[in-house]
Formats: sequence, C-alpha cells, structure tokens
Amino acid sequence: MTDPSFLAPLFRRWGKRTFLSEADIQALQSLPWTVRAFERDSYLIREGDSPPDCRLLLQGFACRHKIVRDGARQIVSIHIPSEFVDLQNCLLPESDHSVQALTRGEMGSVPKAALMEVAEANPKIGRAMWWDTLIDSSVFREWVVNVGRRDARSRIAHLICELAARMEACGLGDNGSYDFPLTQEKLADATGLTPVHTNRVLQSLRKDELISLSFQSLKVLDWERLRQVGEFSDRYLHQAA
Amino acid sequence: MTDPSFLAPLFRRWGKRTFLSEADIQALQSLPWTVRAFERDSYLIREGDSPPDCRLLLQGFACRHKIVRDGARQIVSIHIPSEFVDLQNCLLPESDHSVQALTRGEMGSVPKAALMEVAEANPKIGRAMWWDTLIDSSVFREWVVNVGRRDARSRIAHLICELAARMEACGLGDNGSYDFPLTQEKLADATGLTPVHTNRVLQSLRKDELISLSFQSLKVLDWERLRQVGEFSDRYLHQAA
DNA sequence: CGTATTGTTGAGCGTAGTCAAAGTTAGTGG
DNA sequence: CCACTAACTTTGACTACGCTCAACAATACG
Repeated sequence: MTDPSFLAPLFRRWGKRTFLSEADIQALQSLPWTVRAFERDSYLIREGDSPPDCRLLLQGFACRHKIVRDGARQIVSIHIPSEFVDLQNCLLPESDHSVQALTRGEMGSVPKAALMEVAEANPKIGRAMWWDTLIDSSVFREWVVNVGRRDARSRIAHLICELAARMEACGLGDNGSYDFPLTQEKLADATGLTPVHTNRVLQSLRKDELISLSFQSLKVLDWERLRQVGEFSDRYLHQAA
Repeated sequence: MTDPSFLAPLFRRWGKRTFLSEADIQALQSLPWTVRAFERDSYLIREGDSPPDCRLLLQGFACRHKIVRDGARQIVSIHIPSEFVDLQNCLLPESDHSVQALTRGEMGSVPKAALMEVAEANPKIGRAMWWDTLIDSSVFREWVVNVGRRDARSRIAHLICELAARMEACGLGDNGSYDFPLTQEKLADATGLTPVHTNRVLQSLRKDELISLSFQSLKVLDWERLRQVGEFSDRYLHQAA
C-alpha cells in the first residue's frame, strides 16, 4: 500500500459536508491505490474505453471533452485536485467521453470493484461519491445554460468565476490569484466559441480591468463586476459554507 | 398505501439493466407514495426550493430549466414517464433549477428520507438510483456539446433523435411515431436558438422529408439521414440492449 | 538559439437573431 | 355547435454577433 496521505485533500473536501469516521477513512486508505504522474495533454481516458479503475486527480488539472464529426471539440468540464474525473465509470461500463490532462500532474487510481465494495460497506463514502457525481451534474446543467443562452462575454466571465470559486473552496487561490490551466484555444472549446473571438473577449475584459490573465495565471481584479458580467451565482456548486 | 402498480414502468426500465429481487420491489412499493395529477406548464419544483419529496414521472412529460437574467430560458433536459425528475434532491438540499410540466400528467411523490433508507438497505435500489443520475449526467454532457458545437440544423435533429431513442426504449414509440411534447418555442429553449430560427429549421427538415412534425406528433421519416444530420449516436444514453 | 505553440490583428462573411405582422390551431365558454 | 380568444406557427426585411481565413508577433521549451 502506498502512503495514503495523498488522500488528505479528498477527505478535507468531503469533510466539509459530512463527518467521516475513522473507519470510513481507514477503509478508503486501505484500498490498493496506485499513484501515477501524467504529462500535459495526455489522455487519462478515451471515449469508448471501459477502464477497470477510477481515477482521482491529486495534482494538476484535467478536462472532459467530446469530439464532434468535423473535428471540433467541446470541453464539458474542468477538474481540479481532489476531484474524481470518472466516478461514473464505477457503474457505467463504457466511457461516453474522454478525459485529458490540461497540465502536468498526478493521479491516484483504484480498482472500481474495490471502491464500490467500500462504498457499499460504508454508506457515508457511498453517499460522498454519489454526491460528487450530483455536483458534476449540476455543473453540467449550468454549462448547458452558459453555452446555450449567454453571449460570448458572459460565457467567458462565467467560466472564470466558476473556476475561481471552486479553486478558492479547495484552498487553491491566493488573494484573488489563481492558476489558470486553459489556453485561449481550450477556453474557446469550453465556451463553444472560436479562439479568435475568445481572444477579443479576453482583451475586452482586461481593458475593463475585470481580470488580468496571462500565461496560465489569472487575477480577478473586480469580483463584483465580473460576477455581474458572467451572471454568476455559486448556488449550483452546492459548496458547503 | 396506494395501489403500487404505478411503479411497474420504473421496474421495467430498471429491470433491463439489473435483476431486482422481490424484496427490492416490495421495499419500494411499501413506501408512502402519493400520486398526483398536474397541469401543463405547472411547476413541479422551483429553483431554490428544498422539497422534502422525490418525484417520479408516471404520465406526461416534464423538463428542467433555468432562467438567465434577461429572462431567457434554457431547458437542460426533458423527461419521459418512468423517470425521476429530481433524484438529486435526495442529497442536495436546495434545488438549483426548476422542473416544469410540458404536458398534463401524473407523478408519484415519496419522502426523500424514506427513499434513502430503502436505497441504503437495498443496495440494488441505491445503485439503480445512482445509475439514473449518472445517465442524467451523461445526457447533460451531450447537451453541452449539442448547444456548444453543432449548428442549428444538427442541434434540432440531435434532440429529436434523442427523444425518439429514449421513448422507443420505454415502449413509447409506435413504428417511428412519437408524442412530441415540445412547442417550437420550447424546442428553441432546449437548443439555445430562437423560435423563429427553430421554425425555419423545422421547415427545412420537413422539406427534406426527414421528419413530419405537427401539433405534438412526430414521425421520423428517415432515421438514417436524421441520425447523420444530428450526428447522433446513442452511446451516451447507456441503454441496456 | 531555433522551433512549435500560443496569442494578436484585420478584413470580410454568414448563421442566427430581432422585430413586426399575419395566419393558423386549440381551448373555452356561451 | 359556434364564436371568441389565447397560444402557437409562419413569413419577410433587416441586423449583428461571432466565424473564417490569413498573416504576424510573442512566448515557452528543448
């Protein structure tokens, strides 16, 4: 068994909404985890795979995406450390989308059968896992709204707000500054825009002094106005206080 | 206790992917269900509610939607009989979206605490519920792709394919004909388009003899070409064979 | 230091939006 | 059963947001 301290961020996140007993923690830690580094842009899962493991993001960033026929890509979510990237594979036999690294990082893998056994024997863990997939769902719903009914400026502002809020909640923010793992091309793929237009919107957000963003580093200069531009409310994130 | 036969469609759907024991069925049936009719356009749940019950759609159609600031609406999913419309409320305390009836119909309500107890005591039921929410997730992901990266014609064709495929799987199709619960305005709200443009696309799909659609009744005239136009593959529905 | 990736700019275009009005159908009540 | 009304669908003219293509600049990285 690997040193299980790498699970601490997960327990910290889950602990905010539910009290986990020592037995719960023990049960998860004693699973046969394997920890592996990954490179930027490497695929963690490909659409159509039936992976035997579940993967937990420990360091770095990843996204889920789908490719449409003409080769265009739509990113459907972005993941930060302490999040599972494919919990649905515990039950659904075949992956309906790909998971790709946005940066270098590290992930933990655990056989899904073993994870499901622990989830069934320890209801709090099972609930925490289910809960995580429900949050994913809620974020997907908000993304449908984002690409379906907001203009380019709002879409980008909203996505920036979401990432900042989620990173803040995980202690990954530093006084309004955040690692921003998306290139402009990927930001475009997440918002349903083109890279060119994304670039122009970012320039406008910078000119209006809402954000400063260059080379993977984001600073939110005016939270309140950025929120308004993005019509952002964190209700859908269901974050514990 | 109400006559529990109204749960039969749910058991039929779940039974396709998992064998349910008599005990499982008994446990669900003996819950304190209440059955209620609802009118077209009535709200089953409003964003911000914390309902004490979970709702199962028995007859008729419903959708989930969110409203953005300028009053525009985005429908994020459509539900057909035998589906829960708010299973996530079992765990998440506050609803992040509204559920509204598309047609008249009937739903069953059950206290979420009682449902969760049964889910924990009968792992197969718990899994079936979790599975359902995972399918929801997968559909949301596909909708992000649909509104994010497909043109108007593909979006509408894709949505039609999805509804037809799901209804077919539940025995709600009749030789390529289906009840179609969406007005053009709502179809627009589901695809991120305007009603006017939706109207023009529908006319074009009719002219090309892919579908005939008038007044809540849809007939798919050419499945293969409609699939191609919508780039539809049913993988993301994870339907049992 | 050289090369690939990422970001920026400009000009022209097209898909889908907007607005407004008319036509059609369903539902309701007399 | 018909008349009336509200909801839904259709049409036309005009507009605009975001896309395309292409070239160039800046940055990261080996």
